[in-house]
Amino acid sequence: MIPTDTHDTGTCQRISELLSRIGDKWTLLIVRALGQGPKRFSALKRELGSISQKMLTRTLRNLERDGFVDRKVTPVTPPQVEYALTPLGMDLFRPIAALAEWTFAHADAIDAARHAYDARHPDPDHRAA
Amino acid sequence: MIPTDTHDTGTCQRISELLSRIGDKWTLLIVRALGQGPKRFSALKRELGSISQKMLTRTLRNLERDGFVDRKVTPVTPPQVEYALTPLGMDLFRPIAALAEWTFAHADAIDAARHAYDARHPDPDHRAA
DNA sequence: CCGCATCCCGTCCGATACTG
DNA sequence: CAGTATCGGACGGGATGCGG
Repeated sequence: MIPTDTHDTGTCQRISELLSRIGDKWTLLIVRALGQGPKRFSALKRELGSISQKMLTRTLRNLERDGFVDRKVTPVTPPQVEYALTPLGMDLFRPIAALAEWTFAHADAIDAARHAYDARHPDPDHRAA
Repeated sequence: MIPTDTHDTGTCQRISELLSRIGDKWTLLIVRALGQGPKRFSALKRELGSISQKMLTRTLRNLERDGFVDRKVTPVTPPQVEYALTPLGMDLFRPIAALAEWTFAHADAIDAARHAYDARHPDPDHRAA
């Protein structure tokens, strides 16, 4: 039994909200990149490769709003903007790292479960051709 | 600095995938409910209150496919289906609980950051009227 | 260099209605 | 009781073009 009794429904939804935020397509990659040290906008974009400016800007804004990332604008020409993790942002990624290690450790168990399930359910429709 | 060097980009995306899955609207609530012991479909629906049958079914299916939940059908009339966490499912929610506690501990820091940000950015448009 | 605005598509999710 | 089918709105996210 999991000791869930310390977490009520409201707390649970709050966690879910956070998970949704950091579980999106780009957040983890961006934070990982910033974990190596402060980076400029273009450097991030280059490092992530396939991300669009729109999503990079939006994700950074969300991270900034939540207090995980700090945005420093140097008003020169051309403009120069540097992003860095805040202490809170670094702290967040301790439990995230734990989850990451769990995922890494159990990735093949999950894969196996999926394959077994798919084999048990020969339904060709809702699993892409 | 976060020790991210043990996690390459591929691993990072994998984690992101898992986070997206469990960070959806209902998964955590359902797992928390099942953490108290096996439950039947209707019992879950009653407990969660506002969830639709569609989402409950879909979420349970996903959890089952990933090997986190076991589905036991008792072919009587009326039909009877019971859901329970698998050992893998219970194990997963150790790191999740750690993250939950972090969230609980820092919830007001995040709120404060958001309010500060919103105050700094008096943009009435993209934040609901 | 950095970021915003627009268009557009796919997916998520809720509401409703129907079946074994 | 447990589940499926269908419709429709909301949102995420990519492509492109414009402006400090």
